[in-house]
Amino acid sequence: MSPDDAQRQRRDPEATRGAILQAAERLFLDRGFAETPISAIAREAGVTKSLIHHHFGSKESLWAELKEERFRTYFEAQRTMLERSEGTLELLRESIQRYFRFLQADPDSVRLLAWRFAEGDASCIAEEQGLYHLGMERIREAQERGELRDDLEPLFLLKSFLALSSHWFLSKEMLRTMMGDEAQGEEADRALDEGYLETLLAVFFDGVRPRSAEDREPRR
Amino acid sequence: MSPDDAQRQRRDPEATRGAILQAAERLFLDRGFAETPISAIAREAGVTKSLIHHHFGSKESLWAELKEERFRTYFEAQRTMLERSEGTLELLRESIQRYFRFLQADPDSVRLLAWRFAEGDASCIAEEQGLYHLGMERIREAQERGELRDDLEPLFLLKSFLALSSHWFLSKEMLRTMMGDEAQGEEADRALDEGYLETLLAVFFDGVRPRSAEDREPRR
DNA sequence: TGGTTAATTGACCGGTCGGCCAGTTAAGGC
DNA sequence: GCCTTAACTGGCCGACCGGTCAATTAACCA
Repeated sequence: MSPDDAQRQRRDPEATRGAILQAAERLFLDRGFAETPISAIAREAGVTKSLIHHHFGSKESLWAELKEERFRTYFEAQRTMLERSEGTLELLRESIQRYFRFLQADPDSVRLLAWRFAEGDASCIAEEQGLYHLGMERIREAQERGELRDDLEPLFLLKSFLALSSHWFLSKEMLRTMMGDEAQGEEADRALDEGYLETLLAVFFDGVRPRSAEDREPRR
Repeated sequence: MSPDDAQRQRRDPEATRGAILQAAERLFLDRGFAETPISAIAREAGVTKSLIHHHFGSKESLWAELKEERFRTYFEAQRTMLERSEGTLELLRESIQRYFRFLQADPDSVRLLAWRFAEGDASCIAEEQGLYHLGMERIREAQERGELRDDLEPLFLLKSFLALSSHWFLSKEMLRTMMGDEAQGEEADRALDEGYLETLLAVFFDGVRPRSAEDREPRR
């Protein structure tokens, strides 16, 4: 399983920790925490079960540490994404695309999100709260500049923003099995993503109503 | 636990099945399939563990039967929702609201959806496929009537439609804990829902760009 | 080089899990 | 009223789970 069989008797605690974390991530995100026995992680990592307890204490601790690291990179990516923005409409568009691309490139984050929704994990709330405030602030800035309609709550706009991207990837596996053969293959997969992203942006910025229908009431 | 203690020795297999299903639903949707032992379901239903095996065969069968029934009602509700519609813009708006209200009134369906995303359940794909085709047909009708912009794929519009409602309820518990005290209480909860629904509809139909900014390019 | 530390192992433990089975008992058809 | 059927019970089993422990061995430092 590991190419360094020649150095198998050598000890490298850091590498061992890494192997365990990697194996645990693969199995936890795939089957879920409760369905994954420690023995399976040990087998996958090429390590004894006891060694996992030695390095991480308990199964829960391992899961917690894994999530913490995952969330940290996830939130960090979103934070740099938001901090680069300045609250203009064009940069909001870029943020949406960046978030979409992030989830597209990192299916593990999507899986983690799925388990978080199911298990109702409340950890990392503080960091998320900070991100929400930052995002709402950016939206408020764009509203004050008149580049975003100001009759809508920044929180709800932010949730719409997140919903449109994350739900797509959350439900994508099911969509692909539902569509059958025509959705298989990597290029078909990409085409689906690109098509949806285009629609997502079109809907988010201009809505589904034809732009020419100015006779209708402007809102509600 | 049951008020019919006087008839406790009486046998009512149908009621027993119902009690087991009800208890299983509560526990499975709350903690998840893997984290819920049969013994807990038996205790909750006031029934012996063996009796569950007698009626449902295995733990997996019980979970499958439960999901099947849940999905059936879920899809049925959506189907009647769509069949009442006729492919006009106003009825599309009603459909969105109905879907939102449905999830709002039935947190169990939301929980089931969350577990489905996590576990990647592919059952009931056929029924869902039929619903998708129906929904896309309705959207296509509205596009042909000129009430919906026709430069967007019905499938992607449908996914946006679903995303905006379901993601809100999937993430709502986490949003409430994140917001702290100000989001507690039933009236605050309702206010959040109503505010988001208003934003959802506004975004979906008209987008976030100010309507007066007609100098911008109409699309992409 | 000697000795402390810590990574690593395999054997083992108590507990719980899903499932089975032999039995008891109520329900229903004749 | 009897007898087949099936709802229902308690007890039990083998498997597996997370976790512990004593023993071994490599790494590291003085």
